Amino acid sequence: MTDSLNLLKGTVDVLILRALENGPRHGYGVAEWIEGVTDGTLLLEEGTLYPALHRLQRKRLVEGEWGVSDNNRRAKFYRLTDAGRRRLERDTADWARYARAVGQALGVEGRSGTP
Amino acid sequence: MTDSLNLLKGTVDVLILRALENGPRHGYGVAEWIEGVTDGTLLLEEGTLYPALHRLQRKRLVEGEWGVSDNNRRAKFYRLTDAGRRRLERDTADWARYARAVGQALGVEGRSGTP
DNA sequence: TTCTTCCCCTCGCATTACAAGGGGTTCGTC
DNA sequence: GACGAACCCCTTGTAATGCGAGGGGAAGAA
Repeated sequence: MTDSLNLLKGTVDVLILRALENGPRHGYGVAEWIEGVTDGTLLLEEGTLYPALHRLQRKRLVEGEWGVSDNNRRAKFYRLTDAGRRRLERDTADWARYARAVGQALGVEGRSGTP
Repeated sequence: MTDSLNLLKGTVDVLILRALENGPRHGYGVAEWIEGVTDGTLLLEEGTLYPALHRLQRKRLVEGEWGVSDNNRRAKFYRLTDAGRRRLERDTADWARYARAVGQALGVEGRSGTP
């Protein structure tokens, strides 16, 4: 109702792929990684996380496998597929382009282009 | 089906508000402005544009009024309300925060923070 | 035992971008 | 005058998607 900016739309998938770039993680771990690397700015709710993981799996961008976490708990570990890695690369580039454009429009830029 | 990154999610409203910051524009003009300022990177489809304009109006962030365009055509001009201006400011700040966070996560950054 | 933390999941709601389709008008050109 | 391109407005339906709310279970500490 207070409706705040609903960013995070459409970016969840790339973020997850990126979380898995340097090796497998379980879902909970993916959320932790994202929260950590963004200094707590980006929080992934579980109702967002798991469905996202499942759809990435359905698209063959990640593969899941049951295992045991560091805390000795049953956990499902996801790893990037080759297609997932390619997708990550592409989507990252797209994001950069997009963010630059929005930054230009809003007048909040972080360097780029010719001086 | 080929599904490419579908950014432009949730950012449409801020972009429109921003387009109106320096004076009223009609819908078509808003789309042109956005396309122009982003060098054609961001395209606003009409099926996105008009509904967005209407919902901003419903939220009292913009006000619409019929007039005549530079090309001597009937056009509806939108202007920012006070609430709209405040919202633009807030959402712009939110975007900056969010974009920085995503940039950090994806490893594509455009400067910020302490060196 | 109880509590906290970790870890997984699903359902339903609201929102949203967009394609597709429909109009009408002005102006330049043939 | 006819024709087409550019300008300008709109709505409907569809497919996603984020998220709140709810449910479960197991490990380890207190």
